[in-house]
Amino acid sequence: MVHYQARLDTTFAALSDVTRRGVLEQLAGSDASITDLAQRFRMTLTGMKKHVGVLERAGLVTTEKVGRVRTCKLGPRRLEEEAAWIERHRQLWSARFDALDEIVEDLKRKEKANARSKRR
Amino acid sequence: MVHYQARLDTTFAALSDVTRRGVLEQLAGSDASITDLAQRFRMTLTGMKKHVGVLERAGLVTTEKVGRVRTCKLGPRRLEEEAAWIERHRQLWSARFDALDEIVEDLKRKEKANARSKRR
DNA sequence: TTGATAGTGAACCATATGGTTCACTGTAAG
DNA sequence: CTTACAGTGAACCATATGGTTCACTATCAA
Repeated sequence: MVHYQARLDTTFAALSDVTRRGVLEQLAGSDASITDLAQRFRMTLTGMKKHVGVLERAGLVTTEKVGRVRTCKLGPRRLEEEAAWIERHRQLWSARFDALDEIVEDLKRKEKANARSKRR
Repeated sequence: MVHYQARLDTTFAALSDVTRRGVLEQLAGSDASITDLAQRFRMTLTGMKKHVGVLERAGLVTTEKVGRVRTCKLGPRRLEEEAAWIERHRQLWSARFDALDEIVEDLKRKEKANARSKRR
């Protein structure tokens, strides 16, 4: 997928704001209008609309306007790729440091052997 | 922890750039100097230094300068909080839609019952 | 019809981001 | 000593971000 990296860019960026993470948590509880969200996070309608736009572009939220109110709900993307990326990083991180540990252990063993041979 | 949200902010922001994710992957393979990284990602030393700075401030990378070369390696933070946040969101997402499914199922059942009673 | 309500879009503002160039320092090596 | 190399910091640039106000449209309700 060519868009994989771009998608990670926009989703991680969407998650990098405390208000937007809050909106996601709120929507996990129940759907909400722009007005609801704006009140809960103490900002103007316009400001909240922008945040919702960011979340929507990232696929994390979908909205539908009926009458004058636009209802926001959790979107189709479930942060699968993001979770996978992070998990993979954690694996590599562990592997890297396990390898380092082994080297250290190895060095210790050799040191001991060296000390023994010198004592002889 | 007061800094929890701020930390999530800066780490997700650090992850929202394809170059920085690339640097993390590279460092998972082996340590590297600024020059190494700058070459691999085709940008100036100054540019790469900035990226490394962002990763360092997020705790994802540590660096040490010996002689003229600054060596970068994976840092102490293992994206634990980020992984946890994402996992929790995925849980809530599922719960939310399982609940919706139940409602839909419930509606279907009632509809059938209604149809049966009307037929009588 | 009139008024309040919900959202929208443009314009604006301050600050941050991702990148560069240029001038500089410190270190290594001939 | 001289030159080359690795990094650093300041200044600059274009664009993005997070927020606002203001003017406007569309809808609901009395």
